[in-house]
Amino acid sequence: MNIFDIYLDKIKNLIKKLNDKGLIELPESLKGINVDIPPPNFDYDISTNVSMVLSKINRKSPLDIANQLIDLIKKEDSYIENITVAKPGFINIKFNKTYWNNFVKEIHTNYKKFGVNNKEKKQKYLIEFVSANPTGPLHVGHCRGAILGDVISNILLFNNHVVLKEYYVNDYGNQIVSFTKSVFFRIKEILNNEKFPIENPDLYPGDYLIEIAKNIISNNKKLNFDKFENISDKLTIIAVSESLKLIKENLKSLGINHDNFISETNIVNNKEVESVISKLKEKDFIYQGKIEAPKSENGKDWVKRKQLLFKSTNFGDDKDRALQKSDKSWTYFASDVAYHNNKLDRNFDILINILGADHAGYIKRITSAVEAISGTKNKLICKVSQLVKLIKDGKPFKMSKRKGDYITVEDLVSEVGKDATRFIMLNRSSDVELDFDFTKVKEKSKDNPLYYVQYCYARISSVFRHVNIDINKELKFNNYNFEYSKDEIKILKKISEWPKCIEVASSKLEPHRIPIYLYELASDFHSYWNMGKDNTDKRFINEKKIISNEKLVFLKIISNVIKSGMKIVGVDTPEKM
RNA sequence: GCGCUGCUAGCUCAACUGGAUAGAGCACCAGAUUUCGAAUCUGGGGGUUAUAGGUUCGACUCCUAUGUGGCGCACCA
Repeated sequence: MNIFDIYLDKIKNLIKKLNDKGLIELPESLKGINVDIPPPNFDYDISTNVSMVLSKINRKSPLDIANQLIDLIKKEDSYIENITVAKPGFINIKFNKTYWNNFVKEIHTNYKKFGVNNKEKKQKYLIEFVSANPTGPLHVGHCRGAILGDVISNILLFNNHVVLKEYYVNDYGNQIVSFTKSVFFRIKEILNNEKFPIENPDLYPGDYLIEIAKNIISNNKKLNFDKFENISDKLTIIAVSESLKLIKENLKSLGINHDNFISETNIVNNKEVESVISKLKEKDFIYQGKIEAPKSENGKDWVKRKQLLFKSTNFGDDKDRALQKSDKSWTYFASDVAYHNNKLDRNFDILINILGADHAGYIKRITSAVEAISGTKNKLICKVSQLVKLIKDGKPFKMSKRKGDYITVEDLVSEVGKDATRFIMLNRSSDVELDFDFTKVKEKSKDNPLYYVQYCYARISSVFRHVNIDINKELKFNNYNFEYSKDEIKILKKISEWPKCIEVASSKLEPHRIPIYLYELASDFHSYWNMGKDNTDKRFINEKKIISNEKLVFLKIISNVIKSGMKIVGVDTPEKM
């Protein structure tokens, strides 16, 4: 039930009819025509720009065309109370009482489907997000991408798509070797009192390694930890799984569950890299060659080598990319190409990757590779989440990985809570750096949009409590013949925008639109609520402690939208705060 | 040097994929609580949307150039 789409179709059909009769000319595409909300100072419900789009090809002024159309539009539609033409050529429409009653009836009885986008073709999505190195618990930097990916999944699921949430475990390569060594030294420290070589910059100094080491010792009493070389393979597997345990706990505390964890080592061991490379070779995207040094390197330490390269320049990348190191082992890129080949083999319609800002430069080459393998453009969509600037007591808070002093997800969630973390992290476009102010996020006041929205739901709940009706039960009405006031229609109009909000959030993968919408809806509601102070007629419950059906349904549909929005964002809607 | 990304009120940000007089919150000023919960609301001041061009009926939105901030530019992952 998207009123904007319904009227867009009506208008398009009308002008097509007129075109068949030879009364007007149509442009090649009707894409430019849209139906929107008029600015608030106009007392109308929807508006359209048709006449502006048709103006040029018909060589008439938009105003003339608009005047030609309005009578025809009105004649075909019994819900229009008033239709007029405004300045440049907009057509404004105001609906009558019957219209709004039908609207309320529809979204009240079918509230579960309200907002769901039925126009989109149902697709199979694979969304990869977080994929942090399994070398320790998650820190704040991982948080934003994690929440972004989770909420994008929720939106897609809300629209009835099939979604698989996947975590790629980078358990192959040098970082894992360093990590395993660090765990090894911690074990030696505990068992033999050998001091951990803290001065070695390649090792991971964090205290969590001690916990991991302790767990490994107590769970693997039979293992001999004397020589690193003898147990490195075994230890790697154990250490990575310990670290994944921590990561999964962190994700759980944020309310995030991945459907699938996939291991890089498995991909390499299954020879998937070799097979994807031979596939690309057949298509002539691979060659032996040399790449130029990057400008920033001064050319000093740069050695030109002949190596296996992928022709990503064919797809608009600035240079071709290396697949193999000089010791013949695979680069990260090579195994990632294999991983994406693996994704493609599983027959998804669309792949989505959520990346951190520091990986933005990587997008071109991996989308190139996916295009080369699949032969289709835009099969892989990469979404970048920008940095989070931490602020504590008004001052920026720096994290240092070397010192091992950084804020973990655990710290964050225990301090500000899951809901506030999710809501605030989403309250901005992911293209923009985000200030995350600890002191403000903890504050339960108007500074904090989460509580503002939750408070709206709590207020509605309190009305239901007062009249002894369970807010979670469905209300039954047959007679929808209510007289809504101007202020109520303002809120109904806001509610009518909900499907549009979902549609944009979904098509642009911009979940931040949802918290922003909910905030606006809550704002309209709070404003309406306060009118009851001056004017007792506007209170939901009258002096006789009775609430009219009209107001009951009205409250119910607001609470339904807030609830379903908050569910997508992944936060609670408490009935009392 | 190259690439990606941002630049909107004093501050933090919106603006429905090109629409009408660019909107909120914070801060500032002035008001509203015998309440259906003040974790709220009402009103006020505050803008050449970084700058200069271009595209068109119409630009915060698209294009070009410049300035400026962030991130990236490996055989790392």
